[in-house]
Amino acid sequence: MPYTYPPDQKTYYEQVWELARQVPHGKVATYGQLAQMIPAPKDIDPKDYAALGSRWVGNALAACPVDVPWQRVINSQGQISKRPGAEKQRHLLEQEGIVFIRDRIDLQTYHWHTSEQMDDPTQGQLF
DNA sequence: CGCTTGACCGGAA
DNA sequence: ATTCCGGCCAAGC
Repeated sequence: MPYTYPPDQKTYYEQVWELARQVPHGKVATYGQLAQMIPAPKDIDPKDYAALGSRWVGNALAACPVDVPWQRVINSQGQISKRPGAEKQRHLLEQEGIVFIRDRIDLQTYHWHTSEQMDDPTQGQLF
């Protein structure tokens, strides 16, 4: 399994933490989403960044300072990535009012998005 | 020094 | 729905 780290790990991690801090209480972001919001490091092929960025975000959160609401970042399936401590994360999110259905949360309801983000075509397309 | 082990994701079969 | 694949590094034992 290929596994890389950003060229300037410290700088990259701080960008991740800064974004994570902006996720509001009761909302969630995904690893891939945060990766997309950070520009690809200069020396990295955009193709490689697209493939690996989400893992870098995960690594950054694994080493985040206490003031980062790490629990609000989950995987693209709307699930908490399997690992020790996963139950704690679920508990924290439930305390924020997020409801889990069969270990999964409804991203349509809880997904955080900024005004910049024009994704989610299923949202707002009526009839 | 040489393994082992990682908070991921989208596309294809 | 499910499994498989590519991405090709570095910290910690």
